Amino acid sequence: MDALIGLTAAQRAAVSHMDGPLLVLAGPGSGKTRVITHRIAYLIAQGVPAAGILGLTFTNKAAEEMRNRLQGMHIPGGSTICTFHSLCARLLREFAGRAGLPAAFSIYDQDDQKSVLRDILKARELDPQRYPPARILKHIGFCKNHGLSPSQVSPDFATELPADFVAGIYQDYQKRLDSAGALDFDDLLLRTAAMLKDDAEIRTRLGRRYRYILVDEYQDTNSCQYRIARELSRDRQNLFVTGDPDQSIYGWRGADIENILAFEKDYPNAPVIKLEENFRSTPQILSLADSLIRENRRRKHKRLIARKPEGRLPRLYRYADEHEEGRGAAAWIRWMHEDQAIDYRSIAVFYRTNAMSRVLEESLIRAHVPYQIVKGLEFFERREVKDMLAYLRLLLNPADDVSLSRVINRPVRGIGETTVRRLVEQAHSSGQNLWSVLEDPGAQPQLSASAASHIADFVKMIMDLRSLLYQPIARIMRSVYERTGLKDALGEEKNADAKENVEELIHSAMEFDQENPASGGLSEYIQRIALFSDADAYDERSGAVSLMTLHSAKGLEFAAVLIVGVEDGLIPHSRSLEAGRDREEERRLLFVGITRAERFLALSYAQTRTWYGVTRPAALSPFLKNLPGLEVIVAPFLTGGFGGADPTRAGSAVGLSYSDPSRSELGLDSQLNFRTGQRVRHPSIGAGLIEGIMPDGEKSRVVVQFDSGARLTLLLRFARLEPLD
DNA sequence: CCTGCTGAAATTTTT
DNA sequence: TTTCAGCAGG
Repeated sequence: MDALIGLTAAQRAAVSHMDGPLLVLAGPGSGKTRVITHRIAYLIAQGVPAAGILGLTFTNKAAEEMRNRLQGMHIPGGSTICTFHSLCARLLREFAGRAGLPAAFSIYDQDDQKSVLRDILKARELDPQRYPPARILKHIGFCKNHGLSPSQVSPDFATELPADFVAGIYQDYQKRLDSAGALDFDDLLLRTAAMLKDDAEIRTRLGRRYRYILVDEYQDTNSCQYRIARELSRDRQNLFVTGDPDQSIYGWRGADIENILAFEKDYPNAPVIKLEENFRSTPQILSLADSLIRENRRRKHKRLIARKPEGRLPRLYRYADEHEEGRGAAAWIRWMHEDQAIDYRSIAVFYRTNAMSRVLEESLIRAHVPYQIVKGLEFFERREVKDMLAYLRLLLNPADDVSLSRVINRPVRGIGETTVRRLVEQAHSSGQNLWSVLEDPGAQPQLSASAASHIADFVKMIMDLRSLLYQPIARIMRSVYERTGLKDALGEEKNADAKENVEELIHSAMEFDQENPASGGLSEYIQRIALFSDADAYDERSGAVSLMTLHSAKGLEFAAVLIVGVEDGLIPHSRSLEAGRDREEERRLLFVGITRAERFLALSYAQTRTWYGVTRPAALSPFLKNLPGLEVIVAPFLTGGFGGADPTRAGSAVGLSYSDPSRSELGLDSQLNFRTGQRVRHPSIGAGLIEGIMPDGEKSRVVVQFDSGARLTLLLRFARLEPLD
């Protein structure tokens, strides 16, 4: 049996499991993805029709990878492999009538949600400063994730804002979404869960369709996703879940680690298979990961058994500030690439917050290191792209108030703020959406003649464009681009980028059409974009170093990994220590980062960090304090002020083991200029005396006794020493 | 009704 | 440092 070749006993047991529930507790690097794909192959080999298999993943990227692997194994396609959210979107469209939804519903992302809230605040004449939409959104999301309707909002949790206030806004918010025919991300899950619970016929039908269900990253499912998986598998009980409680990092988004911990309670007879062998990382990396995660109290112990050969000790670098950290990162990458022969594509840098990527970018550019930032949404956040998409959404669903408000006067067409405000007020007071008011001149409030005629033109334009909906997507886009005046408006701008972006968007639509000839057209294209995530942007074939957040790193692996900013306040993040939040989750986040590394691992922190103008002192993350198995390196040429302290004490290894490429032109000749007993000056440490030289070609080192008291061993090649006599 | 300027504020992680 | 809202002037 092909599907069982090359697997360990435990993996084989999981793969060859046929009917009934099964839990696979899979440590990092234990071949979890492999188990899932092989099990799908196995099921098909056993005669299960491919279409009867449903694989649910956390990101589109993971789904895509799984599909590719199956294709590579020559497994017939036809099974459904996607994220929870896209499954829900599909099912809700398929059964829109039964679920009480328009088939062309819009999907609102966070930005859209915020505009709805801003609108509500405006209508209530509340100051958005005092009631930040983002914070209200957090509360509404919390309610939704816990299955609370507006009337059920209790004062227990609404600590920052009064419960009845949140309840009121929540109610308005839901009303607006309803009248706009829109669902937010939470709604997608909620409505699907509700549909499966309440509509026995649909549940039975889907239960018959999806005979075997596999869920990846089960530790990150929230209560809705949990209910969806349960309901879908209710009749046959063929629910196969894999996950690792130690890698649960989405608690803040409503993920409930209990779902995986309680699986054995839900399915008392379900076998549990542990995958503890790690085929990814060196013993050194695993040992660090293990000593880190061991400190968590709320966990089930799981071993990490190394199956890879010995490697280097993970390193911890200390820098003076984030700029030096950035330079150090570039140098470390060059070291990996040039001395350790690691491809750029197999190197990654992780950070806690997206904002930290900027400094890194600067130094990578300077060092000529090719990189990709794994943040795909940026493109879709460009104003011109958003405008295009808003038009397209509006064509599909004219009730979509958020999209309509965005484009009604873009480019400017004489429908000003005052006009829009009057129209919006009219719509709200009559409980309609904006489009219905626009469409029906009789329903409109008092408007100037010019405003009224501009509106009539706009309505006609949208109607005309709507008649193109069945054309290829790229053609619809081009019509929108030209006929709405967006193209002309951009033409006048000096911003050539904007035009290129729109062209790129149109091009991507063309590709989508070619790759998915049988797709649901524009509607499916827009849906896919709405459910796109940052992590989906990772391109493993790019040949560049990958930069991403620790969260996006989940599920990936790299030969060499550098985690920057391992500081108190960042990891754990100070915002994560607010009431009710799980500090252990922050440790798991670091655990996830560390266990992505196959051969080389480095962590770094800076002693000061500047945030939007304010420089603050920083300290090493408490998670790393006193952890064994780390080689601590204070980069001396980068560290201005460590005074007389001798960093060689306390068991730390000191030395420069990497280069700053911007300075490597100093080259080998400079070695000849130095001798023992010579006075030298270091640009940041100051003057000192050479006590010894260890010739070793390019890796020659010098021992320098600095006047400040520090005695350091430096790689001559990079130390930028200047002879003083 | 539109544009451009100014000042202020805000910074976690994401389907 | 960047982004965004509010205001004044055309």
